Amino acid sequence: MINITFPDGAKRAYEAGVTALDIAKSISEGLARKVIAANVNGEVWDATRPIHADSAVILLTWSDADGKKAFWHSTAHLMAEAVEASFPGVKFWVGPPLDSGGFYYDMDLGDRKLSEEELSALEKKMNELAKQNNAYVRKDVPKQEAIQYFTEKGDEYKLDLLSNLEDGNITFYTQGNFTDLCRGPHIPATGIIKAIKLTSVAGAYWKGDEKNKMLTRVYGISFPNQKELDEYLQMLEEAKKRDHRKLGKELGIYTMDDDVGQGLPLWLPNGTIVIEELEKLAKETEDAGDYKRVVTPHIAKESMYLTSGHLPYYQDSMYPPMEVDGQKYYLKSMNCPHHHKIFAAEPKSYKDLPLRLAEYGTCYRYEQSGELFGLMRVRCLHMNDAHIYCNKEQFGDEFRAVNDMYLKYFKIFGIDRYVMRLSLHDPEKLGQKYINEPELWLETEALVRKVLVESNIPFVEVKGEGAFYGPKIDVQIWSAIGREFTLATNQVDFAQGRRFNLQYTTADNGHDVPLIIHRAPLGTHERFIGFLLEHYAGKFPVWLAPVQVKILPISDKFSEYTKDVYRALRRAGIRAEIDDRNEKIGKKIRDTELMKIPYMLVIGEKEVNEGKVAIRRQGKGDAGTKSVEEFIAGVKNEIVNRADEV
RNA sequence: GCCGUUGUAGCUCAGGGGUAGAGCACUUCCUUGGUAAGGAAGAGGUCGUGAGUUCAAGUCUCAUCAACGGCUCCA
Repeated sequence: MINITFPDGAKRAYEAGVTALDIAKSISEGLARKVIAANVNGEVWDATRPIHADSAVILLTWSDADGKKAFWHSTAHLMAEAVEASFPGVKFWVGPPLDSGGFYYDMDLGDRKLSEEELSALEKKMNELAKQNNAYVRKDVPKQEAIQYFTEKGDEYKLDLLSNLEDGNITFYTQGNFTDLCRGPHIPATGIIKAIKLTSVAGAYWKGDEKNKMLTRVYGISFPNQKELDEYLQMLEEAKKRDHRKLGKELGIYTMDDDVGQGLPLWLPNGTIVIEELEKLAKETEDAGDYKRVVTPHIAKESMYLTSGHLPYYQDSMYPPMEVDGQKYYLKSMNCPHHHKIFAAEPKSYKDLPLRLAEYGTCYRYEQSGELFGLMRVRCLHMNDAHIYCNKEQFGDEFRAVNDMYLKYFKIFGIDRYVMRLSLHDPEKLGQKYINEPELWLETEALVRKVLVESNIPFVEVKGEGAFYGPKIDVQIWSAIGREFTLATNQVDFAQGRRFNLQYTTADNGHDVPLIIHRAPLGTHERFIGFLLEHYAGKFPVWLAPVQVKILPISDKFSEYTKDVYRALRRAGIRAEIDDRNEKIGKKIRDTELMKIPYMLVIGEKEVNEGKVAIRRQGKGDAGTKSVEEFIAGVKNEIVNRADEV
């Protein structure tokens, strides 16, 4: 007999070799039907795997994250079985579940191509196989036998996986006619998978390396019932409505044009208002932090990028140079070298530090065409950029102040889901991807880590993601539809100061090179506005809304008073428009609601007689009447405070 | 850049070898209407672009450009 300990601390004795499924059955049949995997002493196991020693067991169902993963992983195997049945000779690489939901499987179909139309046929096949309710059977396999199996099958990808595994640690899983090298865990049988959707076909480089062969990757998702699949598909539809590309078009924020070029957004009047409001916020915040504003040209000579060291590292992602007067000029893809030149323009003393130079600089990056993505990834971008020149003693305070600025912004925009990533260098790539200064790297990384720890800011460390000139903190955020991306970046640079021969006179009349902090808390206009569109679902808070108030006269009989109200709003600096179309009030309201304009003022006979306005708040309906002055005061207050919601 | 998919009116989409369609938006007229779609008429497209096949090409072939879903990349 062995003792099984449950999450609530209760213990029960079972025969050795009992499975999680047996345990569930001993509790109730209903539970047994739901259990699809188990956490045994902290490890996720098959529900059908025998337990031979005293263990702590947590039964896992579809409601548990690990249960879902086992479910999706098992569906990936089911898909592989269907693929193998349809395309004999296919070779498989890996087929994991995804944290974000669903699974994929990478495979080599040889010369065959898989079109998206064929997916529904595969789905059908998978459903047939699922109905057979085949068990997922785990088997320990000696390495030699495993190698022999995949050698016979001619699957060099699995052999590659095997080469990294140790004997005694190798398991096969078989369901129906399909056997795969896999560490598991899997659900008990295929019959549990009731609803399957294969979502897309894509190419994926083997091992993620673009020098390797491109495999075919099929993505899919599955559920234990049709209802949840329907809900999932419904959710995808909802997400589409919040997509910044759709909203950006609908709300007149930006547009793209083939004649202008790939990844080069044209900001429409409404989008430009959002840009200007964001810049206003940034300028206020930077003024309060004693930043100085500068403006620099869009191009610079090759020599400057050789000095900075950017060219050898990033030439491929810069627009090719233009030649003028026998000199090569590059479009700038970053502002830092220009700012360094401003630092160097006049002799500096320790009394000038810290010096903070800020600019909404326009940068151009020749991003690979396949990378471009709405506003999130563009080739012309406006960075909320600044460079802080300081000494080592000042560094901690400066770095902290930058982080505080991030947090201030997050609060204003209601961003509560974010992760700070401390990105470090990779010692193996010194001299290639990173400047070859091993000691300086370690010293600076320690400096940054210390500040983060002292400020109690939670962060994760990632090796091999630093900038070429120093470590950085990237802030990952998630838009409301779950899209993850890097918003802000805060980088330390110990290299460019020396490369540009930047110096300041120290208190003891010596010379020293400043440390440089590169920071962009709002990232770029493009990415940030793309984020905000999804974050707010297009319903900007009043201070950011391109049109803040729409005035809706009930008929043209009231146009005189309507114009008075309009002029009063404009005098107060409020962005207002009149809808004087020959339409009924219900139609005007509907159109204004769809344009997501925060306030509507309905004006009819009653309002004219009383000298008031009837207020309607977007998404919330009728909000009573007020005098024009009272309404203006309220809206102005909301604007000045940059209130997130009323 | 690579793999796959898609390009028809401002937007959403139908039409799959025989003279270009719908709804919404737009213009004009009627209607002056009180909190999410009043009515009528009109205008608008060399079907992404360029070649080819054909008596005939949105429709079939090829090339090219762009967008979308991924991979790789992001100073």
